[in-house]
Amino acid sequence: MSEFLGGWKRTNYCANFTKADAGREVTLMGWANVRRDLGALVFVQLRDRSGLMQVVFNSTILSKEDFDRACTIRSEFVLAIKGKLVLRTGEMVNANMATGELEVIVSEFKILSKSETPPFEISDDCRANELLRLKYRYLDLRRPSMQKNILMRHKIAFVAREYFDEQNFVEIETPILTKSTPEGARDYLVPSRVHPGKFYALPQSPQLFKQLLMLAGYDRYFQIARCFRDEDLRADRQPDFTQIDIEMSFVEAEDVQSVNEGFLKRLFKETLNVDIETPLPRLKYAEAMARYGSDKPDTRFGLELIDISDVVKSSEFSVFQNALASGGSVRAVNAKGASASFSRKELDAMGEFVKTYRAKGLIWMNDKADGLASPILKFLTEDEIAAIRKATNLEEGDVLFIVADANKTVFASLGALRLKLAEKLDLIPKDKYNLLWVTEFPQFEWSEEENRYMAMHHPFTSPMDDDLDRLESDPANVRAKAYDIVLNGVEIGGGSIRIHSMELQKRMFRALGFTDEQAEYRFGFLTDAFRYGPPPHGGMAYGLDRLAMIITGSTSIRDVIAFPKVQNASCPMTGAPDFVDDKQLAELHIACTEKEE
RNA sequence: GGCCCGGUAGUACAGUUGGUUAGUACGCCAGCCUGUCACGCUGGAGGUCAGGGGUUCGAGCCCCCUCCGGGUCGCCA
Repeated sequence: MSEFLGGWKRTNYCANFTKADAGREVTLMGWANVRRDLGALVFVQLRDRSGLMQVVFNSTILSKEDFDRACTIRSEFVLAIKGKLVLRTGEMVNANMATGELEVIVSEFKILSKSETPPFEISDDCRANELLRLKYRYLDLRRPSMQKNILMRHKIAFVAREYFDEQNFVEIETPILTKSTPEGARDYLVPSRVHPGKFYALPQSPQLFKQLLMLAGYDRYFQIARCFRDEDLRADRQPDFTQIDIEMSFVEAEDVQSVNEGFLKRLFKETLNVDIETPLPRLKYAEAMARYGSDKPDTRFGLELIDISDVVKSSEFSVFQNALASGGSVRAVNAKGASASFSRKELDAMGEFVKTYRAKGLIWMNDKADGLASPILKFLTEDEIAAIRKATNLEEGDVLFIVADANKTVFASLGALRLKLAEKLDLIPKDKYNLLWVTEFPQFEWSEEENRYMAMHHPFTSPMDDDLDRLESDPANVRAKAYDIVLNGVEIGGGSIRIHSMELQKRMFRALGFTDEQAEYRFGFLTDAFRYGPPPHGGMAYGLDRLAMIITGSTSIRDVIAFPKVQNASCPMTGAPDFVDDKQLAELHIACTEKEE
């Protein structure tokens, strides 16, 4: 039978004591972590979110009735204990425990709640599989490492609020039930009961609302905003996620970046005690791609891409010729000193790896002590090999990896290979936080599926001033006033200066293939608003989950989200999504034609 | 939608060429124990080998299908 508090008040958290507190009478409340029953003496580690404290039930101190009751305590029982905090001495000290020099001698206690044996051990040693952990997430969240993650996430959000408030930003909420906008991810839709056949959409981001807040004169806005995208999940992607969203008026890209560098500096100091040098490095998109094969380069290690198109342009090797003839390139990564790290089988496995990224193949040149080994030696002349050596600084002990293909494929495959090599060769320094801005993104991206240009960032992003006259004539070479913030190879945020001219916005819609009527239907409320004095404005948004993932050293954003979803976008704990009553469907004017078993 | 990896007591795993009653550790239950802290000792319970079908005298193991989880490509303005 659960007991009631009966007026007891907790005086302290379990682990918030020092030796100087010895002698105090305390009341602690928490969960029984471990029980060690010695017969006439029972030790329990009491756990709350601060940590552990050993509490002692002694048969010579407690009444027989109380001691017998203490013997029934099991893992995860909820206890309230009163007692005296005392020093442990000599052999009694546990050096492995933060509070190992202290313990509480229990004089009185209540069993506030009993617990069944949990399906897995509540401990950081527990290696239970993630599905089970997520089904019982409330137990998983009791584990110290999860508590640490969730508290760190809170810290990040708190620093954001504090910093942006100091910088005169205003936190404003925007709607969750809003209007579907095309041009982005797939929307989550919510049927309207009052308007048969009509739907709200959950926001992919507060983008248009924050722009309208600028027009409304709020000048500096921020919000810790839930966003929703109905796309497939990844280790760093959930269907509902959180952005730290900001927008500013009367600014250019540098102004937005500078305010955010202040935030990042503060954030890393207060969470990890890491000093970030500002201003942060800037890397133009084109250079990021050329050097790292990625628009979110991990700059903690080398292995940069080397363009050897010119070096091999007169080679008769058909793989090179075909790539160059169709407008592609030949690029290489030199894994210095890695020769001994690769067996023939492993080199071939790398070939399979790049095929994931649509590369037709991977050429390797292994410069071993007994000579250069490569499947393509017979296709190259001595001079060509010498030229490749020179261009890539290929020396004995190195392995060179070459991809010849369309540029997009070369960058994707070598960019990914670069990361894989760094991991295999252990080239990534831990405890290093490389932040940088990637700037001058292309305005447009050609979509094979849609057979038209699409906005790479979003349709409200301003082109660069110098490129405005190419908007219609040469869209492929228009750069945007868009920037991403990248941390250790992860895109943790991005933003842009927005279009604040109605005329330019309309040109943009046309360039994206919208008729004026379509643009009016989808975004009319925005262009209407732009008739009433929009200020120049821009902003950005951070992925709070990704930021928390890196700061806590996690490998998945699920580890920093209290109740995440699994790969098929369901929640193992609640069972969402699930069927609903026919009555509910009828009210929403929905006829369900297809049901899973 | 494609590709790769995985699913065996509550948990983590082992399980030989297809061959007796499917093991080990932790956890759990009971008993003993006044300084444990990975407590110890003694005893015990606990299995739809993910599900279905097939091959075989015989399947945890081989084959096929399905389900579930993870990673990833596509997708994610």
